Amino acid sequence: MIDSNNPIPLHVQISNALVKQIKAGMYKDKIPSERELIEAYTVSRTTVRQAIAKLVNDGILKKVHGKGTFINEGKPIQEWLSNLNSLTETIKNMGMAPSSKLLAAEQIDVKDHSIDILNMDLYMIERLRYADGEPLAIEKHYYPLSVGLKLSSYDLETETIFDLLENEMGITLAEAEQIISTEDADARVAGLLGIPKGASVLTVERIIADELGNPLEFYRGYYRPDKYVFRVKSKRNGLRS
Amino acid sequence: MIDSNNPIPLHVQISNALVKQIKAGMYKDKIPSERELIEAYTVSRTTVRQAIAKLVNDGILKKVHGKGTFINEGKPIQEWLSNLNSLTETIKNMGMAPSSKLLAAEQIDVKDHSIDILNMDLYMIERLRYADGEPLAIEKHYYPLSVGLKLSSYDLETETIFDLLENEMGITLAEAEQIISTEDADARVAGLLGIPKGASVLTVERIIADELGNPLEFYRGYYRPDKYVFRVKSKRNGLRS
DNA sequence: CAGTGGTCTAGACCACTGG
DNA sequence: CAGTGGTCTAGACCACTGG
Repeated sequence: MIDSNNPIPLHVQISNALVKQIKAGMYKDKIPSERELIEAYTVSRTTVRQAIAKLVNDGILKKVHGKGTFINEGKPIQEWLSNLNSLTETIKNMGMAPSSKLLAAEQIDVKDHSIDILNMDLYMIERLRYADGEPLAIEKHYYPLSVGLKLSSYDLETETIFDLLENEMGITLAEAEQIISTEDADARVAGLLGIPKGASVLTVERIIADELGNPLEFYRGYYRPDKYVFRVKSKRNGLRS
Repeated sequence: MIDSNNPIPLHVQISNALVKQIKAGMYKDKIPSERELIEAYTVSRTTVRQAIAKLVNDGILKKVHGKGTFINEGKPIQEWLSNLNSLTETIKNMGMAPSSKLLAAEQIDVKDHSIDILNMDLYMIERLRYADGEPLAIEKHYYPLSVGLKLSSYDLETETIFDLLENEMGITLAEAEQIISTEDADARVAGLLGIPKGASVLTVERIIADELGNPLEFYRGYYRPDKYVFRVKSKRNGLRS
């Protein structure tokens, strides 16, 4: 299972193995101690600690000095807000399997939508996103028509939109501004997400811009709060004092 | 400057020293290499890497294999003041008049609250916050008993807790981690905020720690989403060089 | 007290970047 | 090629938790 000839670093192999074992329910609420893992995988303590550190940072594990390393039970997927990651990446980091269902991909009438950000004809892509087969979020992306049409020629149920934009279309996403709030789920959102009508959903509105500040994407997402939360780190003093 | 007899771990001392030097503009764009830092501080590579890893995780530094460790220009970390500053300031900035009503200030039984973060006797302060006389948020702060008792001797309906902690009590708040989510308002929350029972409220859980990472405050806030949202700027953390 | 994670040393070899 | 960070070993002692 753990192979030192494998080009994948040992700590990554161990980290992946631990995630698999945790998901398989192999541990009740605590993983083996560092010394036990050293024995089990025949590696050094540094390597074991490196593997664990990754999972702690992802919010999967939690260390308690003197007691052990515990599994963060039932914790929702946590997205770090300091960087702009695709949902696909975030789901994978939590050791879950991402998938998507395409709900809509079409040109829209701007006048019907109060999206004055991208002042042009728009193309909207809407997807229902799953983690391990469970509905997690509804995502609506709005692009300039030319960009949207190009995107629609790809298989949007398997591709990552960020990858397509950046690698296939040569568009560089630089920065985003997000507004996080909540609202009561309407009948459609509730039905798609599998929650009661009127239940709270986390909402995100986002504008992504290129390096010059030109808007490239407008986005609106609806997340199940029992499965997804946002995490923000703040520091006393930024670097630029 | 770096003292191995100091009870503060060496990697924390080095990490703090690096931040100070970066802020002082001692480096243009790149910090010294790991080998150079080993020489400078007479420590092992593990210790240097541990110090650097912390700053990379905070978004202050960025490592590039084969090239060096670079300073992340442009603001990776959430400004302290934007999110974490007192709600008082935020309300004032919006041109509204802040006020508070003290709902509770008392020692609590830790066993009743699943707050395993501060592993000690806790003191809880709960306030209803208003903007222009309209209910905006409920805020619950949890402190170590000694801190909470001192706080309770001030007029918590007019004072800003952050000011009291820092200026009156000499406590330095260094960093915070917040989790933003939502839930359906229960009867009490709905009544206080003046919204229907079951309506969506924005929730924030926060842990504030000192420079060593020791938790100083646990916080839980409930916000009216029609009057308060979170705005976050993010950057794409591409690997492109 | 035995067991846990936290800190630290002093090495080694590898993979990557640039001239 | 010299210099960089990435991975890894095999130790050591410390501080904390619980019985």
